[in-house]
Amino acid sequence: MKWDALEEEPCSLARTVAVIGDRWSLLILRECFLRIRRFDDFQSSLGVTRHLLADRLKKLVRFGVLRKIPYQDAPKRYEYILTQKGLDLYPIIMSIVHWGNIHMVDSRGRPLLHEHKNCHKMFDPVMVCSECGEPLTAKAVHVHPGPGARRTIA
Amino acid sequence: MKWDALEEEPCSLARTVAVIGDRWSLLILRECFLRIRRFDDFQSSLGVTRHLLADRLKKLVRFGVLRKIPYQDAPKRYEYILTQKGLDLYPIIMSIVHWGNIHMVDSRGRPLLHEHKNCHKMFDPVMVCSECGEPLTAKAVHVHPGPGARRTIA
DNA sequence: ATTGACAGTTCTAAAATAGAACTTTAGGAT
DNA sequence: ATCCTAAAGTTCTATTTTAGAACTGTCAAT
Repeated sequence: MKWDALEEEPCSLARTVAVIGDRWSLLILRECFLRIRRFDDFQSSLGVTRHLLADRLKKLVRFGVLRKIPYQDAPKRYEYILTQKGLDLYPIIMSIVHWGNIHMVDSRGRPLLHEHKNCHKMFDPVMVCSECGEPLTAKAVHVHPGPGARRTIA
Repeated sequence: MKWDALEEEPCSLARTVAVIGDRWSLLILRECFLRIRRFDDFQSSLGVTRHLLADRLKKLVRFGVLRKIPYQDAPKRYEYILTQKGLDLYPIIMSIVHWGNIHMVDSRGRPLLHEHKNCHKMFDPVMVCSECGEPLTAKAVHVHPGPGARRTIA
């Protein structure tokens, strides 16, 4: 299966994976949320090759996750900032970070702590149901075909 | 940078990406949450090559996300089921699905709908602060170095 | 004895990635 | 005028990963 085929699948996970489902895209997005915006800053903080960085930035712009904004005129230079579509990736990034915090830390503990500006406390992200507000678990969810489901073959 | 190097980074996102940060691992996990458990079922529902499927399943077992459970004796056969560590990936999977539902659906709408068994309603996942319960946004979060932070070079 | 299911393994060709060097545009120092 | 530096890429070759198909081994059923 080729990468482009993923975008066409009748599956919201597959289509999202087509956008962010590779290692460098996710690491680039991490940097974006940490306020990194410029090519060389991405390159030096990530250690990604310039070739791949250029490729992934182009792809993220194409998908509308990042936007190029000029920050100087001569020579013309741009920085990459998150669009609203990109900002909406925050729950994905945070849930990835949280899983790593729980399951992948070494003896020294968490690399980063997160403070919520609303309540001024260090927090963890919790995923809840939009309707009843209870925390979600896989076992408490039942899946139904939606309007965009693939029609059954037989 | 090599894949193994990711696991050593002082970053919970990078370490998680070392486990699930590739296209097939994420798609395999989707199937796991949809109750797929056996090699040939993964293979036919995903269209992944058998080679890569075997490789990824091995890796997910090695990281403790899946476990092989015998389901028949002659010949010895196993199925792959999510461990607690694997079940804890649910918020990641759901937030990926949700982003796709919002930003990647075509005119036909969502491929799947999710019903919460607690409240019997179709829901969306919402990420909230563990301390105050308010929905989280990137702009409302401030990051601090934690105990496992990389010491500054200079 | 032959066929089929299941769970892989092996093989070659094609694609993606790593790593380093090179290019372009322009400002400032000598 | 010439050289040096900065930023943002682009180009090149070698290595690694992936795709796609065929093959292997174990056992049950016919």
